[in-house]
Amino acid sequence: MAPHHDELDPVWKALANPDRRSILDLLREAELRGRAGTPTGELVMAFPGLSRFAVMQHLEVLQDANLVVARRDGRMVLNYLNAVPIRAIYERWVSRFEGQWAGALLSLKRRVESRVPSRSSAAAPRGKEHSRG
Amino acid sequence: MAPHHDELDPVWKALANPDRRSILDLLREAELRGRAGTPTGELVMAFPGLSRFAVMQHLEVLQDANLVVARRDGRMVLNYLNAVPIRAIYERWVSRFEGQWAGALLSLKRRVESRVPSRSSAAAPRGKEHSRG
DNA sequence: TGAATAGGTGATATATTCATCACATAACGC
DNA sequence: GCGTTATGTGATGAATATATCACCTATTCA
Repeated sequence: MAPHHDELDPVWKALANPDRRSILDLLREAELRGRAGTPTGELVMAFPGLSRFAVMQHLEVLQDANLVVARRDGRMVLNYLNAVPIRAIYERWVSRFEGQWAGALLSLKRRVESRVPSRSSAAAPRGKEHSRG
Repeated sequence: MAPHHDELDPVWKALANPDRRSILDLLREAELRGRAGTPTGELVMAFPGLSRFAVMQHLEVLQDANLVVARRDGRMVLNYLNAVPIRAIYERWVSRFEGQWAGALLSLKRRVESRVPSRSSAAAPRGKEHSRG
């Protein structure tokens, strides 16, 4: 069994957090506006619910995954988006599932008549409740 | 700040683990071979390093993210891949970064002359020695 | 009914993630 | 140099993720 490309694992881990994805969104939008680099402090202010340290910790995770590159400019640090790992995730993994996107689910739904309720899936279990007492 | 589509958050979380991605790969490959459903026990045997419970727990996470749908067939459970959430991730998030894929990094590298070393940056930027073993 | 097989669950231990405060370092302006 | 501003780091704690064992439930078949 081929072990996975875990060089991409830090990227997946980095993207698993919504705040980190928001940071990437902010950097992307900043670049669209011509602002090539976003100061760390500005990113911190964009997250009033997070401490400065928390934002910087998220930035560190993003840097380790090579999704963000930082460059010092005077007394501030400018953060740049690097979309290359995102492309890598798409090309090496996501795109492989494109073949399944089409009508796979449709026929799937037909086959799946009796779903197996998972432990915490809130998917409205059928009346067959068995409560442990 | 608009909260992110956190309906996709369980999907990101589910994909953050390499074993879970491997499970999806197995299901995808099984479907390519015409085996539409893969029994849970077969998935368990595909991971000799993991206990049965661990694999089932991973399956549960995948089901909660709607990446896997299970259907009971006699005394075994067949697991089906559902690629729709993967498509959603691509369309709602990944594809937005396609504009940055082109030559953005090239010009970025030119600007980034003095990188700010991150706390644990293991990315070995250039020939610089990296002592961390 | 009872044995064998496939799957599910409760309690629980450890590792990692995510957050905080207090303090340290670097650059700018006086 | 000194104070202000912008950023970096060590120690630390709570929440979550990941893994295990022991035991329970459900289906098939003798």
